[in-house]
Amino acid sequence: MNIRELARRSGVSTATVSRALNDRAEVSEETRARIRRLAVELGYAPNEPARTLVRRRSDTIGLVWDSGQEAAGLHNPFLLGLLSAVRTALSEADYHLMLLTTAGEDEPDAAYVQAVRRHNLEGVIALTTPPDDRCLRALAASTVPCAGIDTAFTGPRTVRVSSDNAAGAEAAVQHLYDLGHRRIATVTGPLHLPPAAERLAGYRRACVRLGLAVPDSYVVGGDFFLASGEAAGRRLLALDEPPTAIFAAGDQMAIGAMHAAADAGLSVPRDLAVVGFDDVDAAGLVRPALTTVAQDQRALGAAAVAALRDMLDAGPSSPVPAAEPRIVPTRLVVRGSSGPRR
Amino acid sequence: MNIRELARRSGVSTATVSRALNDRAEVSEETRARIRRLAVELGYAPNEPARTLVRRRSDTIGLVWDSGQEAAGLHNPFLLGLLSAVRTALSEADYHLMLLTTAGEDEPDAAYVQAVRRHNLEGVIALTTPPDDRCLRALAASTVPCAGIDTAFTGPRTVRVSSDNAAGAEAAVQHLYDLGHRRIATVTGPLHLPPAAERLAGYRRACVRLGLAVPDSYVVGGDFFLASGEAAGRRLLALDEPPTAIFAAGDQMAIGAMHAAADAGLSVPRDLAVVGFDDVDAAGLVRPALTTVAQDQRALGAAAVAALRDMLDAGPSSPVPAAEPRIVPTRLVVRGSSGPRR
DNA sequence: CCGCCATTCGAAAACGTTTGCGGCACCAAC
DNA sequence: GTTGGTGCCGCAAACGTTTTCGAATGGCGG
Repeated sequence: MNIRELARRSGVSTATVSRALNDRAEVSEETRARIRRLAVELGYAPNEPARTLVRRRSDTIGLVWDSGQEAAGLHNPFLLGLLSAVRTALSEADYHLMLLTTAGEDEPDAAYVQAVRRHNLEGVIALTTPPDDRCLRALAASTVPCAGIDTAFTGPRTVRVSSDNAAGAEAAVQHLYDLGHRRIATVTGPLHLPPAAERLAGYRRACVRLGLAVPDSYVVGGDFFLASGEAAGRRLLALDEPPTAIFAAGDQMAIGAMHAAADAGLSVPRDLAVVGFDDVDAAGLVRPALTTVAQDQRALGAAAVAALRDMLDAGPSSPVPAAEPRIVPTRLVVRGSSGPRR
Repeated sequence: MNIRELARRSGVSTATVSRALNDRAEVSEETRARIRRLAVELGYAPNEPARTLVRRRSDTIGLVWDSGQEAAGLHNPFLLGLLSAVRTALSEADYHLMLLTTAGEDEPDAAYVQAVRRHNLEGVIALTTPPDDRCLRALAASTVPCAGIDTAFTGPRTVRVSSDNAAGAEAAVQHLYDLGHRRIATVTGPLHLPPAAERLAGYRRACVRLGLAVPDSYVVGGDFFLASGEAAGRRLLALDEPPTAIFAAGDQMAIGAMHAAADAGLSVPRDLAVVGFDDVDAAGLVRPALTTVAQDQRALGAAAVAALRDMLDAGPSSPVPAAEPRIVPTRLVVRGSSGPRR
């Protein structure tokens, strides 16, 4: 059942059918209705490849995410949330979605941009990908419109979408301050990753604003994983003047810190308050449940799609909207792991 | 840069270029090499829509998963693992991947099958989708080749891929038995979902084989979420003859049961052993870490892709391979939550 | 009746590939 | 010298759409 067949059965030309189905003006209301009716009756589905070929646009955007990172179990639950946020936002905007992959090591740098050209993709959304992905760098450097969530690359037509990591961290510290804590330490992520650096910056800003002292020993580095949080917790609790509260830049590290406290015979939140970042599944499952800074995945996805559409609407000669990233606010989720200072 | 341009520059016809790039035989090795070289030099990327149009095949398969379920936070981390397993397996087989979505409520039943026809998709892989999805039922009922992981629908060209839930449950019970436990209870998932039913069946089978009594009170229903596991744990521990071990059909429920034990002043695993199912992230984060039955996501993804390829290779007149599902084995991950009976 | 505009439609040319068919050159066998 | 075969290649027709251009029709004022 193609458009020719449908045209024959409707007693009109293919041109008219095309116009009728695409809501072009030059068709009488009556024939349009007749064609429409017949189309659903016969189960006609337009051939997208053919449309793409002649229109030179596919209404399709590509999706990239890092598989290495997820194999390491890093941002897992977070990624999935983003993914479906992007998916729904995109389908609401009537875009199709294609997954992009790099086969392996020996992939040429141009793999992604080739894929984009092959499929006539109009843009790409990248999710939490590492800064050292060569293929992705090449993509960003090209003229393909890109929106990256939690990524660290720039290019002529690239816009970065990110949670307000600094503000989130600041809110976490403020929360602890409000509970009476004055000795607040932090566990950071790998500082070459923008989110980790920004969260640390937010922590510092809050401390300055609140007039809290931040000895060097109160800032200990981690890698976002459980073990590093546990080690950091041990280090902090062994200090001469141990903190009464810990802000960890990731939930897994926060949970690690809670383990360290338990091992030291301390009770959370009575003896030590802990706040995390991300609000992964596990945050609600551990005991006490983890107070954490939640990222708004839906908003992140929507923002990425909006950014992409802006670039597409602006046309290929757009005046480099890249510059400033789009920031979406976070939300502090208060649970059991943070309590008043004792 | 299209094939015509490339042909002009190579001094041959488009036909020859096409044959050279597609490794057809009727081209001399010398011209093939020349064309190949020029192609990468000029960055030629074949236009897939055009290829699809003329070849009537897209080398693309569709991917469906349930967004409602994931909004409820059910199988989150599990889903993502499956997703990337499928992604890599598919890209290794040189297939492209397209995400399918249903816009909303008022979607016609035929939404998915229409999408498949529109894009010339060759098959669909469905991930952990609920049995009551009308669009998906319609898809399965059609002649589109489908492979479903943890799904519950059948059709003329549909094959189901699933973990060996029964064997996994059996192994969990066996493990507890080996530790000396004789009073082993279970918390089930919603029994209308095949995985939940199969895990219960495995539990029962193991108990029969091992000669363990299973009073009705030892089988309590849950919904895969934390709270239901906690409630079930409370119920079980309040029995006259409480179990010394609990097998929960899902990790979140298992963690809930651990909470119930803690509330009752019992220590895990000293006073109560707990085993879960799925091996979600949180399983490794809680304390004590949860012993659980891990599903092999990579194998599940590979099996789904293999099933799909078998159907595709068999051609449209294939003799209904549907019948028996493909089963992939599980793996018992022993952690801290299970210990010898005391 | 003529001219003119609006409305509605059809013919046909694209879009970038693949592929069946045939052509040409060359060689071997008869 | 004809025939047959083989290796390499080009011509041109598809594939299913969209869209430009123009044509037909009808209404309406002059």
